[in-house]
Order: sequence, then structure tokens, then C-alpha cells
Amino acid sequence: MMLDGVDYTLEMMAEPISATKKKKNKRKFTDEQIKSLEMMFESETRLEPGKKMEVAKELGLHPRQVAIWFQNKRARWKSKQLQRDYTILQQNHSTLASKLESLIKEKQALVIQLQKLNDLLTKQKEKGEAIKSDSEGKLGLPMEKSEHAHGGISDDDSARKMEYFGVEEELNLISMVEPTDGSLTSPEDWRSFDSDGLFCQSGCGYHWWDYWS
DNA sequence: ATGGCGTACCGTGTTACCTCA
DNA sequence: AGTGAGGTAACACGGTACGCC
Repeated sequence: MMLDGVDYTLEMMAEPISATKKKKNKRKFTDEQIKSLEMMFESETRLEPGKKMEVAKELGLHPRQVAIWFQNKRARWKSKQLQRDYTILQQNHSTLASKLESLIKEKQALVIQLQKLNDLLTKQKEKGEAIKSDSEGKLGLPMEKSEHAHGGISDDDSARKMEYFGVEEELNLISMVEPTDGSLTSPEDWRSFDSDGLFCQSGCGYHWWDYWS
């Protein structure tokens, strides 16, 4: 049985066709046919009817065979593309996951530093208030003494602060502002954090180190 | 203008066959 | 020689687009 130069009975007719099972005249395309089809698929994944007829004639195939080959090729290409995309997504996910992990660790370290500093500030505030009330009790006057009155911080004061906080912790003061729940990330939270006067930057008339004496 | 019909094509899933380890 | 897995041509089916009447 010859069809456009192709013998479709090859290999297939050795076995009788069963009544229930439809026998397919399946024959593998030649390397040359596949090569030509692949080249065409690279330039266009769909064939126009005219082009399909032309290709079929050129390769000695039925137009239907060419159409089916392109359909199957598109399906195979899509499947492989999905696999490639999946691999890329997996790699991206892995990279992001490791970055997230290191960021979480970094955050935890910062939170611990922040809590430590908050404890120090609370203790210092309590200590300052105790001294203040003690002085008022003795003199019967509000406390006026500060380094402002003397014209600045003494070397003695600076040394005492360093001794208390340590140089590194003092340098990191600005960055230690985020609690575990992230509740200080909004402007409102910043105001509330500042409202106890610990971080009053201007117009307060005194600073936290005023309580050192 | 609209709806019915036939045709061609597509995507998706399945089947049947071939090849190879 | 027999067999199972993987590849693939061919098919089935449902959906869509288009032209014609």
C-alpha cells in the first residue's frame, strides 16, 4: 500500500486486524522527515493550511500526518517547558527560603539586643527617679543640677555611661528598635515608644543622662 | 441581523505500536 | 526469547472560529 511514496503496510500487516481492536498503521518517520519538521517547528509552532500541504508534499506525508505531528510536538514542547519552569521555580524558592532563614536569625539577634537595652533604660530611669526624690526630700527643691548647668558632660559621666552600656551597644542604639511582634514599625508606634520621654530629642530640657550623678 | 450547519483546527488525554535495555 | 518502560504516531473528544445559507 503506497501513499505519497510511503509504504504504510510496512511491519503492520503481519498480524491480522481484530474486529474490536482497530489496528493503527503506525510507522515511524524517517530521520530526514523529523529533521525537516523540527526545523519548521523552530520557526513556527503552527502551520498554515497552505504551508502544511506544501510540507506534506515535500516530505511524502499526508497533510493530516503533518498536522498531527505538529499537534503532538506542541504538546511535548509544552510538557517540557512546564518541567523547565518548575525546575526554575524550585531553585528560586530554595534561594528565597535560605535568605528568609538568615533574615529571621538576624531579626532575632536584633530583638534580643533591643530587649537588653530596654531593660537597661528602665533600670536607669528607675534609678534616676529614686535619686531625684531623694534630693528633693533633703533640699526641699526640685533638682536643678545637670551637666547643662555645668556647661557639658564631664569625662566622669562619659566614662560611667561607657562602663554601663559598652561602646558597641551604644553605637547600635539607633538600630535596636524593632520588638518581636514588629509593633514598632509604624509611626504611631514610634510615638508611643517615645512618649515616656526616654527618647525625647528636643524641647524636653533634659536628657536621659541627666539622671547620672 | 441571526441562527443552524459543515468544516477545519486546536488542546488534552488516551491508545497502540515500536524500540531498547 | 521474553518483558517492562519510555517514546511517539494516531486517534477521540470537546471546544472554538469561520464561512455559507
